[in-house]
Amino acid sequence: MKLNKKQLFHIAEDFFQQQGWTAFPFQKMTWDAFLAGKHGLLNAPTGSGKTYALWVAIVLNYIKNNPDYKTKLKKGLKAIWITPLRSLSNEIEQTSQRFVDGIGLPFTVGIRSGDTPTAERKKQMKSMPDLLITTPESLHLLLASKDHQKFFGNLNAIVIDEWHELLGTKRGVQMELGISRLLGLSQELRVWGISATIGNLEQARQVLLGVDESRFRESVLIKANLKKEIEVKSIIPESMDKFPWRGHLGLHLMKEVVDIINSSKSTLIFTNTRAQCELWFQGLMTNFPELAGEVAMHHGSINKETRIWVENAIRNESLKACVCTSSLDLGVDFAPVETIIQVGGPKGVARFLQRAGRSGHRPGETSVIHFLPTHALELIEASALQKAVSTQAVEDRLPYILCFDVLIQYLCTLAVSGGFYPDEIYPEIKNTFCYASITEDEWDWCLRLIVHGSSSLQSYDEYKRVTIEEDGKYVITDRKVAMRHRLQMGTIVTATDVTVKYVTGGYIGSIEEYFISKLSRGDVFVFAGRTLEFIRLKGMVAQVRNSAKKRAQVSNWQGSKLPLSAQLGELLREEMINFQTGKKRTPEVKALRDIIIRQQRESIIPQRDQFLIETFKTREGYHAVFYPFEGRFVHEAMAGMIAYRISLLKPITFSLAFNDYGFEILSDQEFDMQEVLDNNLLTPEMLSQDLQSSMNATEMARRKFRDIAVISGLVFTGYPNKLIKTKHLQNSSQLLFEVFRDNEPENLLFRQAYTETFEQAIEEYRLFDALERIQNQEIIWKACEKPTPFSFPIITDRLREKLSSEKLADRIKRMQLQWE
DNA sequence: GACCTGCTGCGGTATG
Repeated sequence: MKLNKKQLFHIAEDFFQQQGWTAFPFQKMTWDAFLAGKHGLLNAPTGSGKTYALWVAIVLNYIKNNPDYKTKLKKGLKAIWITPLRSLSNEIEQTSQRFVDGIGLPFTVGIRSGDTPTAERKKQMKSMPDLLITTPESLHLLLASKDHQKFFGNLNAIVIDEWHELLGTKRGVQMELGISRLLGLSQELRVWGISATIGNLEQARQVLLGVDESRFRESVLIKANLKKEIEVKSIIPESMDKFPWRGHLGLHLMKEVVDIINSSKSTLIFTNTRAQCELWFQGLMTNFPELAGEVAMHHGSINKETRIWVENAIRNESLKACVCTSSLDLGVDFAPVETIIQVGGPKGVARFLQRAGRSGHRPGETSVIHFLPTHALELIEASALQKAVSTQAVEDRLPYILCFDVLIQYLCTLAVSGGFYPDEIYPEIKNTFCYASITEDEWDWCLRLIVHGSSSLQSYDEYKRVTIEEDGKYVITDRKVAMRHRLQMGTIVTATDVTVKYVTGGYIGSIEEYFISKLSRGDVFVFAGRTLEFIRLKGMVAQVRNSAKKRAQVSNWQGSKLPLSAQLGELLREEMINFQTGKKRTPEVKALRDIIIRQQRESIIPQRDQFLIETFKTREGYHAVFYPFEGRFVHEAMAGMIAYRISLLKPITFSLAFNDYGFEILSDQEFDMQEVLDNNLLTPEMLSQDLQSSMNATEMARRKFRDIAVISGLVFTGYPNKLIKTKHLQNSSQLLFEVFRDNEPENLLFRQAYTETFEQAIEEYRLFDALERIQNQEIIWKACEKPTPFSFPIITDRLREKLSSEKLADRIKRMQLQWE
């Protein structure tokens, strides 16, 4: 006899009552939808009880079909819980175990990730727990095991937690593929995702479920709608005298930060880079030694033990403050942090809200975030962020389309796992969002690649990974190929790190090989909050000792650059209106008053329907500065494009500079801005062609190709603890890039490098939108006497790109040849 | 005269 819905809900509600909770409406909605056999996406923030929403649903559904659950338990895996962060596993495990224990269900809960001991993993292979908590990568490793089919036959549910973190990344694509296979292996499977608020939630559901219409129709989108009050406070100094016009560190406001730390139980200080994190920590220790032992530091390159120690110290409130990077965006759930400080522009609304949400982490509590502007113009950003909190207009996460490198890796995974039949797998692939538009030719190309290598690599055996058996099954039988594949699964490609250790043995963390290679014996550098003397590089280990020297260089990393998001750019443009003299009298406006007056005297404050261009002459030459507020990638491309278009009117050399707010073109020759405007050089027409001619797209694509080559398995990164040096890796991937460029430009992986360049490094769509917008704006050209306050951060930018007139002439000639 | 940049995340063999 089956239990009805009312009886089932009773089981859950009794448990909730025991705990002293009441179920939220969104939790009950989730139970309801799941019991009705639906797939879905749940939009709920961390700490809202989202784990209980889905895990309870899964359990109730099992009980529904197995009423004598307390005595008779079917063996085997019933649900998989995917988390993008290993460190979240334990919490999910505890939450889940608490519920099944509470209702007396003999379910077992297990974790499988890189941290799981070998013995435990072997045990799992013999007998899987009822719930397995794992990562996308570990799931694929399971899919690569010989008898994986037997694990998944009775799988009822897969939950992708933090789906917004995966969406828009290649890990997300890998997840789509994993889901597609599990749907093929298990008829009863329900697919659920959990996502924080993003701009494109509907699309997030689509990507999760694939393009099968009937599956989408059987799905729901449930929004938790838990209102969260967020209070934003700008950190503004008493006097603006020492406030820099440019800069990004914000150290001049350290005293104000210490006041906040002292008046709060616990504070997280978010910085934008690891080097900045080191500098802030160092600064606090030297200027406020009384804080020693009360303030810690946390970023991605610090050794794991230290990080875990810090996270626990935050949890049990034994720390006053912690300086960190995005490494603390997630994790440390339910930690009682009282106050958040954001140092410098957060670059996006979603990131700002997420960080704000780390404080007041209990229902009904207000989150408090202090924003620290690192230079004068960031006061406008401070003001825009206040508005961002009320409008909650968060960014989209754009999913990848036709990611051939991940597909090729996946096909090899299936080939390792005992083999696959293309006809069986192709429909599954076609049903994913990422590969919905793949053509049969492209599919065949991928199959050929793994069997024969690409057309220009056919004579090299190492690229022939897969063989076709008589019945048409694609398999990898070579043990070495299989092993190398397992070693290199996943889509995260990072620079090769060097381990930093004391000569005496203590492990401190890791730094990029690139930084270490610049050091010589005796050099002193700051890392992990310590001042260290470099002694020698031994293999991939940098040996160091403590140093008492005062002067030291700060470690830095070649991390990726985050441009200002479109949403925040738009808010910024809108916010300008409040900064005209005589308008609102907020603290930000008051603080910026002197600069605004000066800006208005020399030029104007552009309003939302105006596009400002300033020109002026200095010792350096003739400057033209443009202010689209579209983030540095778009500005870099736009600067190159306009410089190129002007050079078509007359041969001229430009230096380019750009930041998140605008860009500058500079020449030692005078050029006529009126002519630029008359010729409509800001038009989106011919954009792609002009970008091709003005950007060094080949160089950018070459860099992108390295990751693609690694993910698709064309380049091997080495054995653990014996990693191949970045330089060698680059050499081999560059070699392939050139072979493809010269011999087979139709190569899908080679083409993918260009697609990714235009989409991510140039943000072509956004550039196009920006140019369209400018077409509809009133263009205001101000011929100024001297540099304006707005232009200052841009023109002093040390990043200069020389685009020589000669090179341009070459390009023009080439283009002319093409037209003839 | 003001200035020095660039996040996060996962995985793991064979052999001595």
